[in-house]
Amino acid sequence: MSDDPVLAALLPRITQLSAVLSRGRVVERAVAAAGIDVDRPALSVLITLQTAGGPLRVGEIATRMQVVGPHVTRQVNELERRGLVHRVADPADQRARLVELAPGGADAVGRYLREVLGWFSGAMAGWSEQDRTDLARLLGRMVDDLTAQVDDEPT
Amino acid sequence: MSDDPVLAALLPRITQLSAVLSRGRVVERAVAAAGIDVDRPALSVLITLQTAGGPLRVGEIATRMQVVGPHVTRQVNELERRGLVHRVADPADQRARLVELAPGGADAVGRYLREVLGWFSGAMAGWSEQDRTDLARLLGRMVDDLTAQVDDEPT
DNA sequence: TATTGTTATACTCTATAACTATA
DNA sequence: TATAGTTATAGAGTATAACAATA
Repeated sequence: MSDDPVLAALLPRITQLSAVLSRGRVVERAVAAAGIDVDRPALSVLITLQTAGGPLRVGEIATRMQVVGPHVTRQVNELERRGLVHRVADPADQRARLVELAPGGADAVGRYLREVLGWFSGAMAGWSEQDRTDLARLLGRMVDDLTAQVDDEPT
Repeated sequence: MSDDPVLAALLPRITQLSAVLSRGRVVERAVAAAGIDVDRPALSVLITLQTAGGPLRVGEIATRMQVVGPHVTRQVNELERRGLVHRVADPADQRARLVELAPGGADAVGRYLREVLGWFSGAMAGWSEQDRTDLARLLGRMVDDLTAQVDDEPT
């Protein structure tokens, strides 16, 4: 078991990252500023659909969000009620249904993402392009490595 | 509003980081492997005390954890019931009470931290010391900048 | 009158279990 | 019989409000 002090210093930083984003209500502020009226998990569904660039099945949304199916169903119910997404039949499988962004949903997600990006831009205004690139690369690699380790573990 | 694509790529990585640690039950596994029987927020209290290196007041624990007082009270109640911490009078202020790690609590936290560190070491075994150092530096700086921005915002 | 902490309650997010419909 | 999705329920984690004791 290696006792790398650099790694030991990394762990509390990860904890702090989650804590400060939660405490700062970053998502909630951006949602309000964008004039949207959905909660965080519903927003996650919208972002997942927007990132995918097209309709997704419920199960696929759950996988990408790393949550379970029933959770997605509830969010989609709420989003559909608000007219931000709609469900359409999957021509390939009658059991499945595709969830699709409605125009209002696509607009909302766009406004939200611009808000959040603006907030981060403000906080990291003093960063060089090199440092930003390095952080994106290293953080991305760490997430990939952690994901691989999780997927390797027995349930 | 800058539209830095590097920054735009960073955001989903942060989301994924939280998601994979949650989905992988990293904390829960380490707790089990260390033979501890406390939940995550209680563990946070223990880690906070261990990091501080000495007794802390309830309010100070809440500040460091970035949560609210009553939440800490509940965790401390549970930890005290299990004999992992104890409360002592604060000689400087009769309103306050100091929370102190009991020997069993200190042992438990040590075992837990070794488990988590081992897990991360395994996932990041292929990393050079340079990359680890760079990530720790850049992530730490980002967290500090985000924290400063949150603290600057009006409630 | 302000501050420290506690008790009681409520809310948010996500999981598990049981069920229906189609493959 | 396996899979996609839904409904209903339960649990973990944290917040807000009201209060007590001391400064």
